[in-house]
Amino acid sequence: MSERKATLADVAKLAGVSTATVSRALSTPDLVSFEVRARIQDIIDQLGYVPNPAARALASARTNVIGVLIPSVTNNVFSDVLRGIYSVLRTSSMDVQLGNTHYSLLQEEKLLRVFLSQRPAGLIVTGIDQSPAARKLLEQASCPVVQIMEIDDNPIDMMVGFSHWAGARATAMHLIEQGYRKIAFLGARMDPRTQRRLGGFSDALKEAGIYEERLIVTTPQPSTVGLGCALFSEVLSVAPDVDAVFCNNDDLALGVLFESQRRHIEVPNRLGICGFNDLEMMSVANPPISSVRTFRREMGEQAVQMLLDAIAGKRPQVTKVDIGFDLIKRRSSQRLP
Amino acid sequence: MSERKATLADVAKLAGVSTATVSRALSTPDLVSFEVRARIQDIIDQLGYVPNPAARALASARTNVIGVLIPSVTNNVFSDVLRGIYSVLRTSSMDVQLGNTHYSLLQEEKLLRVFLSQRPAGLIVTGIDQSPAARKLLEQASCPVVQIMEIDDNPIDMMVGFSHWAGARATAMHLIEQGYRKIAFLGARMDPRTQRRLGGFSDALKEAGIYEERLIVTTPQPSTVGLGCALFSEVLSVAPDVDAVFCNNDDLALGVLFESQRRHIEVPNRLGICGFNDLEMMSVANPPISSVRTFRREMGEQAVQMLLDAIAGKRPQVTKVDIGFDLIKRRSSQRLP
DNA sequence: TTCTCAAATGGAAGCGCTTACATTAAGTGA
DNA sequence: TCACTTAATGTAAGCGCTTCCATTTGAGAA
Repeated sequence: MSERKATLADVAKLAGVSTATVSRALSTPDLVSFEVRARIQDIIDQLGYVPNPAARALASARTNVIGVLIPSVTNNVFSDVLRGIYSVLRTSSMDVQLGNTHYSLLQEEKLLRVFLSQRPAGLIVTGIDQSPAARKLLEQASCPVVQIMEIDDNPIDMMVGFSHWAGARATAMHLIEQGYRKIAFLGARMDPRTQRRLGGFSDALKEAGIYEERLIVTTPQPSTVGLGCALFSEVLSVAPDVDAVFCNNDDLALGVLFESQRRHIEVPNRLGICGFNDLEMMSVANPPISSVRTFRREMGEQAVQMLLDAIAGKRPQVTKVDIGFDLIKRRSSQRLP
Repeated sequence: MSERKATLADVAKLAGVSTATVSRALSTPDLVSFEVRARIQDIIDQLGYVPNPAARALASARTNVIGVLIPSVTNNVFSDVLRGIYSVLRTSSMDVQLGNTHYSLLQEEKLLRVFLSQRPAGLIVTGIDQSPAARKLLEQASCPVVQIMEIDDNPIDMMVGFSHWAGARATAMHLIEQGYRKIAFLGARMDPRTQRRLGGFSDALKEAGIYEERLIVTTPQPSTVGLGCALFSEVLSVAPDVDAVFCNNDDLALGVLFESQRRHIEVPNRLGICGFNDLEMMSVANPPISSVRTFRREMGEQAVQMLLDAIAGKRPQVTKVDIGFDLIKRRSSQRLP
């Protein structure tokens, strides 16, 4: 058991064939006759042979690794995406190599260089706001690339995402329809996606002529439920007349709900609340909280599928997928009877 | 730019030294004279040379990869651990290779084989309940191994974790002290750690002579806030006289709180609630929810540190770390004045 | 029968590094 | 001064695969 690991050469010797044949039996089975293939498989099982990925990568100048660059491992949003990625990749022989950019373009660029040096089979990157250098690296990459989470008209290669602007805009319009007029925006972290949500929100309010600067409250801190409480308190002190809050994500929204409960502010009549992402808990909160459902897992799945197709040479696929969103209207924002 | 990637040989030629010297300049700098080292570094920068990890791994028969096996990427608990792992690893030259076991021992074993075939520099595995085959593989592994999340007296190599039994027991005792007598246990997923929490809970209640089978409600489903609502409803229908709930984790606890709010069950007087893990939102819920704080991030950090030390040859370190837990008593379980 | 072609296999040259061993130059103590 | 370290570098043999070229064989075509 603790002997030297079996090599392809060992398999070849025992099977009475050349290493070339064993290699082919593994990677291009139809080039090897049935009997020889069976014999080789027997020996492999018997020896418990596992190919050495480093040797394979070195010899073939490619890997079976898909690099994934996300800004955070703890954010629910990205862990859902990851789950989608893993679920599809499990059925293929690809590995994933995770890179955590910590919301830093510099870090992303650095990781990109590391990843590219390994000649990955494919790359998944988050968002559309890469640094110019990173973008150049990606454009010149010798592997397919999928940008996820967002879409625009300028893909590096492929993309699957949705419009955060439209999601926020739809939500704001819903609040307006419900008769809310003093609508605040609560945003944390303020990454590019958050910024675009703020854009959609502002545009909707401006169209309706009810945009007020003082109702926009943001912070660079990462968002938490507690931060939702704090930001909402801030809004209340600045603008006691606020009658609805659009939260950049569900953690904040839950915080607002908790804070409202504490202050005996009645939701949704006195205060409307909307979140973003539609985490599971939104539907069972009390009252249930409206939110923009996003298809995080699906984005991960699709991204990988596009990558696998591209790697397999099926190029003519669609290269840009708007996966959409779904505004889920729940009691927290239903003021009309 | 899109030319062939620079190799170590290119660097060597330009620097006017042998490849061996360049290699040494990279991995054992103190074996190379200062001037030569500087010259090499210049060329490297100039060329944008990045070593080929596959070649390195093949030639040296080792990698700079730390394999991490966790049961789930979406569970907050593990993403916090991951964050700890990444934060320490960022300062070293190691990479992490994530494996998602999906709470399956078989899957874990399979991934282990894959990982071990890559001769990782170190391995982090979750829990102490590996399959016999997996355990054997780990014992014979030629790299250091850290088990995280739990501790016992039978480590494979090193371990950092805490006693789930003790955490649950302490919580149950706290509820008893507060005068609760009909205390239910809500558990989802029922992985080994959950099982041990149930053990600690049961032991405490039995000691107090108030253990009741009917108050134990579990399900194999993954836990969610909604499931917390559902399980609590189930408890209520079976045992309307329940006066406290120990939830196996915070999602369930939040669900119980929401459900209580809906049913106008007063927390904590009519019903005490405790969770497990102390997610951030527990402290700002309404009322704030008691929970067992666990040091997830710290476990990840420590595990990596132990690994790095072991890899660096610093063996004499402690091999088993009880990182403890902290029962945070909040209003949701404070019935006494 | 001879030619051609496809299928199946083998030979062997790397892929880009690391590292044991050899070599050289420069001390060092007696 | 000389045998003997020690430091700094070079030489070259791999690591375990893949893959480009043969080579062989057995058909079918002409």
